Amino acid sequence: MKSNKILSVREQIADVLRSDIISGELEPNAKLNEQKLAERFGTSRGPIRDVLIKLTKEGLLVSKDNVGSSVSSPLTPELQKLSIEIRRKIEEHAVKQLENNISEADLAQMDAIIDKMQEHFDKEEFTELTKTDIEFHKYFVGLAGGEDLTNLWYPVVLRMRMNYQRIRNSQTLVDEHRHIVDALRKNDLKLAISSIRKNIK
Amino acid sequence: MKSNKILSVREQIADVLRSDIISGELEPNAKLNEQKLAERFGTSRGPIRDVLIKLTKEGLLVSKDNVGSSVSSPLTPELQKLSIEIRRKIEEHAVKQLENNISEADLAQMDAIIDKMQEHFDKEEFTELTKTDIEFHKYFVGLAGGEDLTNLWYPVVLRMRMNYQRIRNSQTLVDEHRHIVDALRKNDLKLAISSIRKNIK
DNA sequence: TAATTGTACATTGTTAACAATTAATTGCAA
DNA sequence: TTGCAATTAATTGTTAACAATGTACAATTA
Repeated sequence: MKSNKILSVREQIADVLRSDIISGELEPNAKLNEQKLAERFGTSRGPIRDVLIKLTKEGLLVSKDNVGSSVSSPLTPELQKLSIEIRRKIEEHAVKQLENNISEADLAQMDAIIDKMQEHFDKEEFTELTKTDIEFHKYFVGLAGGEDLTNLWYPVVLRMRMNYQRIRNSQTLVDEHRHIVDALRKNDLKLAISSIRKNIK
Repeated sequence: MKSNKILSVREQIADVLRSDIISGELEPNAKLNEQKLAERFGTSRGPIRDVLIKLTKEGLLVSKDNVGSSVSSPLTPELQKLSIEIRRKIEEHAVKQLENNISEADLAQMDAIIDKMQEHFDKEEFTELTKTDIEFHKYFVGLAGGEDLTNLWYPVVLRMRMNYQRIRNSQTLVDEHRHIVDALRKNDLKLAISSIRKNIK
């Protein structure tokens, strides 16, 4: 059964803005005007401000007192490299926690997410593909370490994914994810870790 | 010369609440009432809400829609261990960036922060000691990687420091920090990294 | 009694007006 | 024209009232 989770107004606005930033529709340094955003989403500035604070803490925006929020610049190569290492450490930790400790239902759910990735890839919906990619990793990170681990992991991956171009070229992306699930299904920890490492780069 | 940075109302409120949480004055699961906080700080609920969102994203609070915010529970031992590894990775990265690339003024500033730590330790002001400890690390992390690296690092260390008891017993804490600065001053990367590793645990 | 519904209360969510700050513009003088 | 000061406009920060939601407890029913 599908969950159809109810999302608050603020979380929906945050999702849209995250998409706009990850897709590049909102370019680095683009200024976000609270009033205009409020009009766009049909709310007042209050909820907009809440979302801007959230996205700032997630690293997608930069805020200056009394001046406002704008889209962050891409990470330097050094920090991008460090972020990859941190992300690997977190996701490898997650895989270890899941060894011999994952249900068929969870594996099926991950299969379903990968199917969705395949669809988006076929239709060349690359922003949606990126979001589904993130959704996949978020799913098993949350499974392994709950909200605490997710909170540790989320800003790292979001910030990394700004202006991320690999996804447009890679035909193997979907398969990489199938390999991860296969390894988890076989409870083959070593294979799972190496699959994760191949996927995160 | 001392900086005496101007802090916004919201940042000052955030600082007080962070202290309350790190010191344990606000216990895990304690509920934070927006109206009462507003009265305590002499503001309206607006700025309070801003701060609660920030602290939630920093991992110190947990928020539920239409219910409110409460203090997070301590990390599980597994996640505490993972956080230590991540923190080491980030701070070791910072040290590498700083090798042969740090000014006398910066070193002097770090000395001054350690002097402040010593004072707090002598007076048994343990919450202030913890905050100064964090200030030290934040200083050189920011020096090495700017705002981006700081944003990556900050939530990890804050969440770790909840209910952190080592500081009450350790007489060597201040010295550990002197060793770090000494190593940086000598541009001895290996020594700096091993000093950092000894300090982060 | 146990479960359920209904109601009153407390708390968070949202809004719009107002205050404070910053950015942009204008006018003036050298 | 250029540089600067004063003024104006645009934007964010704050506030207080109101709406919507969730919680606790009493009343009701099986």
